[in-house]
Amino acid sequence: MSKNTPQRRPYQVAETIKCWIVDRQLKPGDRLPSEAELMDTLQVSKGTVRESTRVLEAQGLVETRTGPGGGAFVREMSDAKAVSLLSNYLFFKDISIKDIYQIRLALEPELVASLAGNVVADDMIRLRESLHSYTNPAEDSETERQQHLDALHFHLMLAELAGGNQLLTFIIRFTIQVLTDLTIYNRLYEPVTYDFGQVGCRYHAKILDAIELGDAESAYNIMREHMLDAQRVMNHQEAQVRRGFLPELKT
Amino acid sequence: MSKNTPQRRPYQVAETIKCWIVDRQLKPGDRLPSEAELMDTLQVSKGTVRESTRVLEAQGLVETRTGPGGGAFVREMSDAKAVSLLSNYLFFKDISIKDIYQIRLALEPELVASLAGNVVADDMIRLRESLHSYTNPAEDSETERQQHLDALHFHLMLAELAGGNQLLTFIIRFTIQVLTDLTIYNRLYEPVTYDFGQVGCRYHAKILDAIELGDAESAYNIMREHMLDAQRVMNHQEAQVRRGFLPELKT
DNA sequence: ATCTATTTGTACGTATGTATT
DNA sequence: AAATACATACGTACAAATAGA
Repeated sequence: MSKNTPQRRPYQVAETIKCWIVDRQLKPGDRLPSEAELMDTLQVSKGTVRESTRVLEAQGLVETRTGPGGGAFVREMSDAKAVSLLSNYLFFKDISIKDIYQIRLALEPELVASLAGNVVADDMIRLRESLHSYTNPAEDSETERQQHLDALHFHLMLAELAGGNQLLTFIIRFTIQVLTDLTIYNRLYEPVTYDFGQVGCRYHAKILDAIELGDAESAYNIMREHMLDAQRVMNHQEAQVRRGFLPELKT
Repeated sequence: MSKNTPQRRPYQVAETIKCWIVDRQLKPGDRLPSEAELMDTLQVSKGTVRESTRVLEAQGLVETRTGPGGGAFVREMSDAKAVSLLSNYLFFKDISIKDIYQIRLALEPELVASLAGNVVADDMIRLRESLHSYTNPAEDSETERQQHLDALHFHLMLAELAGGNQLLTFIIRFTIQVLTDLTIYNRLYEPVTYDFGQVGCRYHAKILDAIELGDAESAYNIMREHMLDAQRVMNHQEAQVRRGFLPELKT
C-alpha cells in the first residue's frame, strides 16, 4: 500500500461527503456543512472544498445556494440531469435509430401491460384528450412534425404513469427524449411515405381501451404490434443519433 | 431576458468546452487547452477553470494528467462510471428486485434473439466453459453464493457480446450489477428453497444451443421462460435495493 | 426600503508535487 | 541530474446574493 492511488483531494472529500449522506441517512433538502466548516473539519483549503462540491453538483447529488442559511443541500437527481448524464455516456458510441426501437419494442409492451387497470380516470381523460392533436391528417409539414412530437409525448405520459418501476420509466423516457431531439433537429420522419400520425393514433386509442378494461395481454400485444410497425419503417433510417450534449438545465 | 439565469461561471466554462468538443469534433485522447490558456482565453481565474474541469471530470467527459504534456484530455466515459452515475439517480428512489426483473424479462430475450447466429466460435467456447462453475450442486453456502455470481456473470457476458446495441448492453449490465451487489452485500437468494445454479445452468445451456443454431425464436423463448421462472421466485423478495453509492473508480 | 450578517462565488498570488525531456 | 511544464493545493481578499432585522 505504499504507492497507493494518487487520488486527488477533491474526490476524497466528495467520497467522504457521500459516506455522510449514506451513514447519516440524509434526505433531499438536508444541508451539508458550510465551506468554512468543511475546511476546518477536513483540514483542506477553500479551493479544494469548492472543487468537491462542484463534483457532487455535477453528479446531481447536491445543489448550492448563496446567502444566509445557504450552502450545499442534498438533492434528488432530476430526470433531466439523469438523461443528460446518460447521453454523455453514449456520446462517443454510435447509437442508431434501430437500437432505440429495439429497446422500445422490448419495454413498452411490458409497460402498458403493467399499466392495465391501474390508471385513474383522471389520467385516462388526459391521455384520451392528447390524441386529438393527431387524429386528423396534417395539412403542412410543420404541423406534421408537431403531431409526431405529440405522439411521442403520448408514450412519455404512459411512462410517467408507471410509478411502480421508476427505472423502467427512466429508460423509456430516455429513448423518447432521443427521438424527440431527433425530430426537432434532424427532421426525422421525413420524407413521410407513411402516415405516422394516423396509424399511431389508431394504435394509441386501442391501447387506451385495453388499459381501461384492465386487459394487460391485449395492451401488451397491441403495443408490440405498434412498435413492430414503427420499427419496420425505422429500419430504413440508418441515421446515427446526433452527436451533441444536452444543455445543463438550471433546475 | 433581463433577469436571466444567474448561471455560475464554472458551468459556463464547462458548457463552452463541451461546445468545443462537439464543434471541433474532438475525439477521446485529444487534449484541451492548459489551465493557463483557458484562464487567458476565457478571462477567468485559475479557481474557476479548475472547478469547471472537475465538473467535466465528474461527468466522465475528461480526465486530467499532471506533468509536462499533461492537462485535460477528452475521454469516453467508462461503463463503470455510467453505472455509478445512474445509481446516483436511483439513490432516493425505491427500486425493488421486482423492478429489476421486470426489465430483465423484457430485455434479455430480445438480446439473445439478436445474438442468435452472431457469436463467433471463440466466444461460444468461453460461454460454454463458464457453465462448468455451476453445473453441479454447491456443497456449502459460500460456493453457492459464488455460483449465483457466476450465473449472473454469464448474463453479463451475453450483454457484452451484443456489440450491436450498446444502449441495450448498458441497461442489462446495469441490472446485473445491481443484482451482483445485492448478492455480495445482502446475501440475496438465501434461504434457497430453489436451486438457482442447477436450473439456471440448464436454461443457459439451452440458450447457448439455440444461439449456436442461429435459432433466434427459440433463444428468445427459452430466455423468457428463464426470466419468468426467476421472476416468480423473486416476487417474494420484497427487498428494496440497498442504498449506497458506488465508489469512484480510478480508471 | 435599507442595512447587516451570513454564506457562496470569483480572483489572484504562491508554493508544492509530478512526470517528461 | 537538472530543468521544464504542467496540475494540485493553500491562503487571502473581495464581490455577489440572500435572508432577516
